[in-house]
Amino acid sequence: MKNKQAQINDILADFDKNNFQQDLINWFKKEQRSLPWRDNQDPYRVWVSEIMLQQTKVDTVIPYFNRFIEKFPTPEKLAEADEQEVLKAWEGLGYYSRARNLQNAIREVVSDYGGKVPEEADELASLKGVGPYTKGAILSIAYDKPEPAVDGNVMRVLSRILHIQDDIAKQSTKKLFEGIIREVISQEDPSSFNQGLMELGALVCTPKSPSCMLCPVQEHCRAYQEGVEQELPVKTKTKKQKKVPYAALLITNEQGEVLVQQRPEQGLLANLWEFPMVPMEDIDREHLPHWFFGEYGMMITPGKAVDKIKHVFSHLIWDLEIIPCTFDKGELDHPRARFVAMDELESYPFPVSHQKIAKHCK
DNA sequence: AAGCCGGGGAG
DNA sequence: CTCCCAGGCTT
Repeated sequence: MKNKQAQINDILADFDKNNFQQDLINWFKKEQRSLPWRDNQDPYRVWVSEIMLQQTKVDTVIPYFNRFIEKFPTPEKLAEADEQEVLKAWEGLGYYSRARNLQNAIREVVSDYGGKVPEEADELASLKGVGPYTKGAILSIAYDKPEPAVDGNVMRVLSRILHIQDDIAKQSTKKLFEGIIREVISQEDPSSFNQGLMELGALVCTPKSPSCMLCPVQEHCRAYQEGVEQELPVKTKTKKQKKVPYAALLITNEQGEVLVQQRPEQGLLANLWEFPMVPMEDIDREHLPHWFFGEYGMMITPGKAVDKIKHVFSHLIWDLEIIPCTFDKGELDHPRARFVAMDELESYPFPVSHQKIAKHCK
């Protein structure tokens, strides 16, 4: 192809933009779900919802959103909270860097913008965790600005309506869709337009078997007219995860407290808590006590495994063997580990995998 | 461009 | 099982 704008012009040459906008917006205003973050246009609430909704289903987000807003009703309240408190509110939702970045960004809003979420695209984009999608979502939904908010739904819906066969896994394709949205977005109601595309993707133009008979923009859809809606969007495969074996240790002392530790500040499940994990890919089973003494300064005797847990992440798989251990002697010497009473465990943020392990404590 | 970063539900 | 979900950051 020549250049991007030429491609966009070509795609939109025979597209009935005005009627498409009207059909989409009318449908959205009539059929949209009642969701807590749609109560008003408070940019803080819109922001929190958009972060939570990243790679996460609406039904999963609803209870988290309500609890989060109740606990941190304003930017100021979130800014002054402990990070552990925020992670606890995020516990089980996944992608925990979202929570840390959100608080980081909100603190910047409070200190540098007087607590008011910026309306300027560049200022918004400079905030931690606010990428092209979230920026556009906040600008259009909270501030009624005609900015593209291109997510997976929008790419699926538009690839079908406009019969676009570019690979949506490529970021150049996302740019293409942003360019298209800039051309076709409603200037009068960009909020309903953007949300309408996403709502359509969630309720009608679904990945597997779209409900084309119920679609409000069926007459605008090139893929439907050609009967190829199931073939779109085009997306390259993702490779499968690597398995990593661990022994998760349940170590209790004489007071009945259990040993837990805070994970590193960066990387997987950053700053969440866990039971000590021994990488069994590197450590021979009989050397486990020796390895543990070197790391923690304590002598332990591993018992028999009481359970196995397989936990799947997006890029790897943990094979966890749950092993209760007796604490023989020595003194705990580890910067991020401590003994905690059983009834205090619940105040620490744990990933779901270790919440399952914790059930074996009793 | 590719890898890292969670967890859940649909089919 | 596979896919994917209102993505962003890092390398």
